[in-house]
Amino acid sequence: MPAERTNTRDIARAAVRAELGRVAFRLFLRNGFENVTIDDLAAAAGVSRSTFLRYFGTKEDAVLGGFEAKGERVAEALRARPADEDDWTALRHALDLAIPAYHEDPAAMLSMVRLIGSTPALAARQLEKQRAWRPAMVHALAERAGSPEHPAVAHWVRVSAALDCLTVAVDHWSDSDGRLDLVALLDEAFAAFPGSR
Amino acid sequence: MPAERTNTRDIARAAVRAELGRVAFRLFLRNGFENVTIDDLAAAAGVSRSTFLRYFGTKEDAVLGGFEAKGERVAEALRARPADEDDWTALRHALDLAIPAYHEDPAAMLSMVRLIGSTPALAARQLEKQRAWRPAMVHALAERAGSPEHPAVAHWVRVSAALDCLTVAVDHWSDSDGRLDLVALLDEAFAAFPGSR
DNA sequence: TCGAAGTGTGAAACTCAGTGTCAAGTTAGC
DNA sequence: GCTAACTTGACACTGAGTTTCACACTTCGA
Repeated sequence: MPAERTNTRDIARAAVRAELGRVAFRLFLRNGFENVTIDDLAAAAGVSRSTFLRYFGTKEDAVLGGFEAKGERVAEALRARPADEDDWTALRHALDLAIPAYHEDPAAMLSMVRLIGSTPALAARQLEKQRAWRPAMVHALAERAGSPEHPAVAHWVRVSAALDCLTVAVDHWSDSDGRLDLVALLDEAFAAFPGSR
Repeated sequence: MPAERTNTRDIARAAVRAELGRVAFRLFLRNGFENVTIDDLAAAAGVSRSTFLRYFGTKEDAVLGGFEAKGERVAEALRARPADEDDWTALRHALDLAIPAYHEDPAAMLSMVRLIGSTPALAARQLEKQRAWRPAMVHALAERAGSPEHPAVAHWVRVSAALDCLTVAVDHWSDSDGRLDLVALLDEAFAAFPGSR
């Protein structure tokens, strides 16, 4: 069983995947997600339809490529928080992981958030992927509470609400054309609960 | 321009729609959502594929038929709450509207929740529909706050979190095979925030 | 009573996403 | 160099959803 070491092939695959993603994103921005077929994407990238679908199982994934991966990293950050910190504070800090991407290339992220927001299929798929973060995050909270096997209703609610805060903050950031400060928006979102006022 | 009065025709349409929905639901339960084609549904209901698709734009809608309608009623309930009540309490009471359906026919609702939960396409579509409740609910909160035009981040967060509470409560109710009390679960969910402990 | 307009249904053709299979070609490792 | 593993492209296929057209049937005014 060959271990999961990163060899030349994997690097090439990742590079191709990234390039296909870029080509697709450009095309989607220009013509709109639903007006671009997989054949168009393949042609624009110079590969066959088969190959394109091998890199991205669906059209949506060409945009939402690495989105699910971030979930595991957020859960990890959650586990790394001090054990005596309350859930809400821990969640707020764990979500700092999501911020840098928006600071590195705000223009690109704005385009992406707008594209996703204006395309029902993309919005639904992104939501689904973000919800897939939850089990690992809930498990992290349950571990902190000392009962990793049976997470409570409260853990699910807090994790879900924290992810909503991120979504709402990003949406408002996008509505402000990136002018508002994303960290401030996220803090404002987290402060919207009864005990936080 | 004929007003939107409910005439004989509309009643007949609604009855056919309900019957088609019942047939589809039975078939989905028996064979699994993705193993049933629209042709199967049409054949089982004794209509053509065209007709079936005219009643339900998509296969998912045959299950999630009246789901979006409830959103407007929840928003209405929200507007009807006393003006001096805090958002969180108002939301909790507005969501009481969602409960009776589960009490009236628990077995059917259990089947439905399980079917949706175990079918990614259905889960995604339901989530999308529930999210469509939000604008009206947020607007209701903004009205209460005296600024109906510019809802705040806090309003979006509270509405989203409240809907998460409902979802989490229903999911746990389903996991308990309907043995746990849904109202108690919903209260527990709403109590999961910092200030509520 | 006739006919015109509106409405519900079915048939068929079409586009496109996604799956599966197979026969090349290419690369890595020995 | 040779072989085994992997990558690619071509092709056929299923099924969702859209559109168009023709054929009923009902309604309503002349």
